[in-house]
Amino acid sequence: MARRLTPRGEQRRNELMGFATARFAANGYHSTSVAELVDGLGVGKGVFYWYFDSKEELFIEILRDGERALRRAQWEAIGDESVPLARLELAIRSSMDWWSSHRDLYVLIEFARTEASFASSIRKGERVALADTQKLVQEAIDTGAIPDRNAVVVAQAVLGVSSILARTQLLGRKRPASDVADEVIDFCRHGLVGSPTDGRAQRTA
Amino acid sequence: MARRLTPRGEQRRNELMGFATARFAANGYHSTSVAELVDGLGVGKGVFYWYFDSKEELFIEILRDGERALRRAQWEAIGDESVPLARLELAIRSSMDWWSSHRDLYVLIEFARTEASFASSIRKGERVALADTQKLVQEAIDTGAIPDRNAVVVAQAVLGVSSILARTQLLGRKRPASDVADEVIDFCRHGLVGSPTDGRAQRTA
DNA sequence: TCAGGACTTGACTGCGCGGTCAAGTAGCCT
DNA sequence: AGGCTACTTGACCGCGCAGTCAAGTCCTGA
Repeated sequence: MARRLTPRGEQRRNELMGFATARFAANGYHSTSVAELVDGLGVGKGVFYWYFDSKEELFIEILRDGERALRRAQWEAIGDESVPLARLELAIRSSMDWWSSHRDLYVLIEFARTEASFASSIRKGERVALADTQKLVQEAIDTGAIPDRNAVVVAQAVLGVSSILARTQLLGRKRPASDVADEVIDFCRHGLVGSPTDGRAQRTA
Repeated sequence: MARRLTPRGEQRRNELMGFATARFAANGYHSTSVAELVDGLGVGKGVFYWYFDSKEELFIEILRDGERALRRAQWEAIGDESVPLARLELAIRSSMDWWSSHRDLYVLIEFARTEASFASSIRKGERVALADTQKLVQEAIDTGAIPDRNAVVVAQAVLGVSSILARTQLLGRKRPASDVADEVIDFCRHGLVGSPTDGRAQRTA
């Protein structure tokens, strides 16, 4: 869309995105009509189409915003830590914190992955997340902190553990983010730090 | 629905379920209309509603069938293996094999998880999968094969690693199931076994 | 051969929803 | 004041789709 917005307009837009995020997460994207959104905010339908070209555009915008914010949070958390494994750990912890205060977004991303129309948006975000994680893993390999393995696969595994425990433990049972992060790190660490004598696993290119 | 079906009727039903599985996976549940399904099979719309009460019922039926089949495959794979960690490994390998020949189902389950109407069906399946995995983990803990930790969380982590590598490596890049299984097991093993025990279990081709 | 149940047809209905638009109103700069 | 632009309204349109149904046809067992 890209319209020139006054501060008031900006505020309306945010209001729409916030409300839509909550409704989409609670009710589902398809089951939440544009009419429901504008009614919920007590405005006319035209307001919606003033700020967004379509329901789809709004959703993509929500995703982009969320992914950007999470990534920023992670980089801020890592800060000036220099020990590779500690960097990875900080990234995991900050993601978990972030998800715990943005539960709706988690639900939306899971949904978006299953919908062809949002696939490209999601893939981009996932590529970024994977590249970031992979970089942290590679640093750890380079400094000898963990044995040499396929960094991409290991990075995906770490993301997988984070992701499922975020879903089940953090969102499902409502356990504290720090506890869940502990468990993710515990599982990943013993997975990452092999014993010194046993570096030779059957590698697959 | 539960109608008395002749062998021919049974066959039609399966035809519908098979075609629908493919279309739903390729095109999405919402974007695939009942009309598209019956047209694709060259039959009238009434046929569909003779065998299923609704599109939703059909989908749930597909899910149930798939989950049952996967579970059966796992138990058959485990067979009479008695070493706990080897049992877990066999379960992982058989899942990966199964997913590689039922890619459509994977996509459908991921979708179903995001849709409120299918949540209960999915939760049930997930509870079963978790309970099965948890049991295998607990056996390994009891025999001292791996250190004592929260079996539920560890089981979820294992499922998470399997799940994400199935998605990215098996379905995404189209790598062989056995290679991906190797990587899942490699990551999980070093996560599970804290010490350099090198009692690697036999591979089953 | 015929009854009756299993299966099939496809036009039709009803409706929910995404998106449009002509006609406003509010706020701000000159 | 007056004019320009940002914003708002809500009735309306048209489409696509899940689901119905009255009227068939096919098959099987007695």
